[in-house]
Amino acid sequence: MKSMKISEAVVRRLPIYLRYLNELNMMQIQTVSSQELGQKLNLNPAQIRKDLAYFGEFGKKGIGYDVHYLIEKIRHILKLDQIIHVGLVGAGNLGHALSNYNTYLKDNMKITAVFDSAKDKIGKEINHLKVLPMEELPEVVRQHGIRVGIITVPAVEAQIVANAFVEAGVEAILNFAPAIVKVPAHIRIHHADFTTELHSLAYYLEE
Amino acid sequence: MKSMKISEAVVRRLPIYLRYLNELNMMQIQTVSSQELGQKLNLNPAQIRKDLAYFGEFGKKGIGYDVHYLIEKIRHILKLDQIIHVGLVGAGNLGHALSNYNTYLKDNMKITAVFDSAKDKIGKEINHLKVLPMEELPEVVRQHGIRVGIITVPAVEAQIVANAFVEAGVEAILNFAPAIVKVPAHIRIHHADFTTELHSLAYYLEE
DNA sequence: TAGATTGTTAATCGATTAACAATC
DNA sequence: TAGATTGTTAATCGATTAACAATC
Repeated sequence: MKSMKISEAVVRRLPIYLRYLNELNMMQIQTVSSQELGQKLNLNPAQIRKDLAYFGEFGKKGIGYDVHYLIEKIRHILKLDQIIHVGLVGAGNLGHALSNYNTYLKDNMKITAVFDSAKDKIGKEINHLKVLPMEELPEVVRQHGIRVGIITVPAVEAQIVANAFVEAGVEAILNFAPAIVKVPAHIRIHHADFTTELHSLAYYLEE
Repeated sequence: MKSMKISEAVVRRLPIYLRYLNELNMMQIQTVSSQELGQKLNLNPAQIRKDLAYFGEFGKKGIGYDVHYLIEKIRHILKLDQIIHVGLVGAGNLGHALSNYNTYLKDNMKITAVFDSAKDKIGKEINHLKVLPMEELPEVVRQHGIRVGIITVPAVEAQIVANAFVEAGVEAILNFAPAIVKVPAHIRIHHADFTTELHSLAYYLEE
């Protein structure tokens, strides 16, 4: 089962498993079945078992999954058994909001630097992080070992910021701007766009 | 082709088409082919044609799609040919950030009311909207005809807020809290979770 | 042992892409 | 007419779910 390529759908579910397993762990619960997981997460238990089985045999037949062990395994799969440093460009409200999530991100990922190009933003403090000018991005990315970039600038500036991230050497980008951004094939980019999300929701409203 | 049930994947792409078509419209461009759309949006042209064909014959063979006409059609499909009123609970940084998106949402959707349960938030102004106490939610939802609810509260409070939205009669919910929220089957809920998004991105980093 | 639950194969379901006749 | 591009069918690809032997 090793060394198959894993579908994006599977990868998207792993963090959801991880989050709930962490909750179970905090509630001192030691074992969980795919049945219970499925119930809580609105997923098919067979799907959960299959997702996990891509990466190894993590469960015990007749018993279920050891919560702590599974957390370790998923963290490893997601490369979250190390601290991943994240840089963010755009010190507006959204950037401010996201930098607050460091607590949720726990010890797995960390927003380490915030940048902006606007004079009036530079130097201000956001969540204990001084807002840095864009000029310092390449240097800071290298120094801090930043591997992921977050874009929270207006749509028109998104491509420019993405280019800067790519040149500075980040490996993945999360773009919140409502715009399609192009990056070289070796860079992973995900779009988290509030406006398209909301617009697609409207489709499901009653006449 | 009418009255098939349309897949979620298709519905998620429609707002992306719409956004780019609006850009073309602003650039005074009258006609566009599935080829060009695909190039700009990183999608297969056949897929775009098929997506649109679910809803009607919007193009002209040999010519392409009339930008303005297609905008009208997609807006109608997404029920965005009317103003959809949106309520938001959680006047923190994220709530504040999202309420700023009213300009991006254009004349299609509008965040009409912001609520919070914290005494120190209530009464403050966010983007010309006075933050209202949760107690007023049912009444305001009815008065303003709010049909969509946005949740930007901490994870532990998300379910409570969702319940309040459902009881007040909203038809769809967009949840930003990092938690699975349960709603009755007739309510549409989408999860826009920054933390799982970022965690799944980590999977694609190099060793 | 009996009951529970995994890992995995097979069956189903769904979504994407290719190909091309129709036609502007 | 020649070239371009749609709408749609068929082919491919991929993801989900059901079922069950293996086994704790």
